[in-house]
Amino acid sequence: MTATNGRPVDGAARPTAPSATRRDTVAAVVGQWQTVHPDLDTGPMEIIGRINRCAALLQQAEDAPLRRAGLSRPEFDLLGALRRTGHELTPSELTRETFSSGAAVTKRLKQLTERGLVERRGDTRDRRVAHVRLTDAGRELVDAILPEQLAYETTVLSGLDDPGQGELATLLGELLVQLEGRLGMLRV
Amino acid sequence: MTATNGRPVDGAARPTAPSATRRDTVAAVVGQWQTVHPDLDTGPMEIIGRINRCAALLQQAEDAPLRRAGLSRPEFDLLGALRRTGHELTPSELTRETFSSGAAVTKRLKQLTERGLVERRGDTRDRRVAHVRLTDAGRELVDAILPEQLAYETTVLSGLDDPGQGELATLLGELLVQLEGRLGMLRV
DNA sequence: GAGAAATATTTCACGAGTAAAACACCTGCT
DNA sequence: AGCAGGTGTTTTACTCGTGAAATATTTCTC
Repeated sequence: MTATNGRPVDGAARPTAPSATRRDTVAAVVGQWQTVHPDLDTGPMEIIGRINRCAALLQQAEDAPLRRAGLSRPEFDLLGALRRTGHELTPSELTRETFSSGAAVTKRLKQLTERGLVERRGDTRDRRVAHVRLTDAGRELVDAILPEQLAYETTVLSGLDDPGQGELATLLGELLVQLEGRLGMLRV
Repeated sequence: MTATNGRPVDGAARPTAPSATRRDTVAAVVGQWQTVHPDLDTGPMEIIGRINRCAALLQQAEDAPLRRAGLSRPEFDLLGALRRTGHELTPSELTRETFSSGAAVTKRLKQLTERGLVERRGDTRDRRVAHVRLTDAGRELVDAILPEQLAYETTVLSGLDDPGQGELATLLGELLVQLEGRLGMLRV
């Protein structure tokens, strides 16, 4: 099973990189591990470590335009789900759509309702279920923030050239398909 | 500044992919946004969204071997920092090394000390600083877990072929260098 | 050499997420 | 009809991380 992906830490095959690419922190960490345990295949760290670190850094930076609007990223994800689907969603649909737990969705809905960004109505047939929709204010807020957010994200990513971004998106997509497909049934 | 990376959502240039690559959830989300706001450049989402989603999925799956040892990932990161540097570290060095806040490090040190995985001694010169080191038990634990962890991560990533993994690691490294360098001074 | 500023670490109060229990309601079986 | 079990949502109890204040010590400055 073990893919022996034992290539050198930095010797990339991509023809783009012309010269002196500085070392990122993950490379440094991996280097340390390799001197302590030269026998181990540290390949996975270079992907997983970097994904985690990128996620952390991006989250910190990325959320700047959101914070200005007084929203956290999970809150924005919830509003965004309502906006992009274009129709009402039940709380359980929102948990699926935003990949978070039911309890978290309940709390966020409470807050967002109090702020008048979201409304709920009960189902007429099944009185267990609720239907949540954006208020006008909520829709306007999302529509106002989204372009700012995307513009900001664009500049954050601009350190990587365009073909690089395309490749990165594609590779992450391939990985994600595998993870989403296979990960439910992995109990190693 | 805006990199017009307006390529089709899935039409990749990588010569490897032979056929029917299924759509990942992020692609679906991006598709929804594009029908609602056809004018927006959703390029950044395909990277940032995927990084976040991958990080979330990996974290969930990846930590399985750690949990068996009763460690959370942040705890393991702390122990790992001590192991890979090979010498004692002060709490502040640990905050830098593990990218977490001072308060978090203090709490984790308390727990790990109680469990006998870590020891502390005061500095002789400067009585403000503490020096933390792994106990024998701590070192043995890290050395026992790390290979399992890496093997597990290898199988988790095995859905992506070897050259793909190499490219992905390289691209993430390039992005990370940019983020780590530039992100401190971004106040947009 | 006595404050003033700086540095290392811990404590505190709080917000946010989670799993599991609780609750409310529906549905299918007999 | 009546109830066993399933489903949608909320509540509860708890953990963990955070920023800001508190504490303890050193270093600078005059």
